Amino acid sequence: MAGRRRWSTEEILDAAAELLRTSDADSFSVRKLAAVLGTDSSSLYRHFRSKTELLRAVADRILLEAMDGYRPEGDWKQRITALALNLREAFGRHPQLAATWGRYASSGTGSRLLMEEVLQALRSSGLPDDEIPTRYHRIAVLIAALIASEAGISTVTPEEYEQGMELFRVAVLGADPDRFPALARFGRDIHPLGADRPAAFEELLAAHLDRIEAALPPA
Amino acid sequence: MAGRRRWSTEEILDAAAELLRTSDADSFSVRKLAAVLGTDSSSLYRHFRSKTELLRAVADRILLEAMDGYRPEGDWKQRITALALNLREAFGRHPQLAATWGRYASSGTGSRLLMEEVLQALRSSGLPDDEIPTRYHRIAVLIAALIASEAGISTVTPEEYEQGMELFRVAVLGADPDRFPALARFGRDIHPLGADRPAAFEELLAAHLDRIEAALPPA
DNA sequence: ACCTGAACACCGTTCAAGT
DNA sequence: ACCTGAACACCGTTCAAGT
Repeated sequence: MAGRRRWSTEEILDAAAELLRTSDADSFSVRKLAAVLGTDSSSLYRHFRSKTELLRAVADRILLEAMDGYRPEGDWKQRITALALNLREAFGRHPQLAATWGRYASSGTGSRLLMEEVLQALRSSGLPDDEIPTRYHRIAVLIAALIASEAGISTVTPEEYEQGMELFRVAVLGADPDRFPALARFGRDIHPLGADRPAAFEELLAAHLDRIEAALPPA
Repeated sequence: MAGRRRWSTEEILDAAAELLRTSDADSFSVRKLAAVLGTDSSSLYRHFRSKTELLRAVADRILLEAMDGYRPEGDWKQRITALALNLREAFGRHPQLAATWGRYASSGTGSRLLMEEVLQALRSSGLPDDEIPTRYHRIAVLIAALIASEAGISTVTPEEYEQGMELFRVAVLGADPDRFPALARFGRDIHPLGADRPAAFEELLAAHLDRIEAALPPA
């Protein structure tokens, strides 16, 4: 990678995406990116005003990547679910970008493609036009929140995760049965927040879409 | 605050909670906390193995604070909703801790109280015992994801937020109507992810709880 | 026994000086 | 016109040396 002198904005974004994919936890930095490119971090500031702007640009690219493998199939619920799973997978490979996506309103072509597909799916559902913007927003909030939350968990180091699990076990199993009767009864079977995420994602989304469907006006 | 020589773990947690409340964005640091206490950052490492452990302990305290103002009232859905809104408010005052809460399985008394109340509410709903752990988990994932996501947005600086809004506007209004017909049709009425959050939170939660209720076995 | 200071290995960002 | 190097103002964490 090193040895060249000049890098285009596109090449920088490529390298950043690659570094974000391979670097674990929160270890991505402007300086490391510059090192990979064989240049000084200060030269990247000609292409981006800040690290945030750089991350936002890479997040757009991930969105595009997620949309790339998408072909509309099935009914509106299946289409939205497929989109959501594509996003989950793409941001699963770039956990640090999921937070960026959720934090900053996205833009760019990937974002447009995504919005278009979800809106078309909703339109084909039979939902009245005036309800579409709000329904769209709620679906977007749900998906972004779940993806960002899952990605956040995946940036926890194994040691920290195990430490947290141990604390959870103590909290649940060590609870006084007189003060916490329900916890004593059910605690053993409860997953901590970080566990069972894929199933929770699919169920929460499916439940929400089913509920929209149930409230549709008769065809 | 300064001038004293020795600080108990509890006093450190108090000061940390206060600093997290007043410091904006991601500006909390171990060094700043030490400065507030008039001591050196290294001395805090006798009380906590890492910054993460410190944040986790403060998050537990926030949970306790949220549970403090809670009195069970109404049916099971109202009780869970009241708990969720309490949490949302408490972490709204400490946005940086919402991420910690969502990332690490929580423990401590606050966490136990919260779990107990949600479990009791679910039990009183008429849900079969063997479904309670999974229902509990999905509700917890949903609430934690929404709160962390909302808190993440609130750590964006006003300039960055405005920048993001502008990009969103361009993405939506500048879309080619031939390639993005649905976007051209509905874009004007769509809120960006960061907007309309309180309503989205309440609706998504209410929708999920309604759906659990609809699937309850007949009384 | 406890705390302090200094140090290590990092950050994001700016800007004068070089080519 | 573009890049580099050095600098600024920070980080989390460790550990020998002090009291």
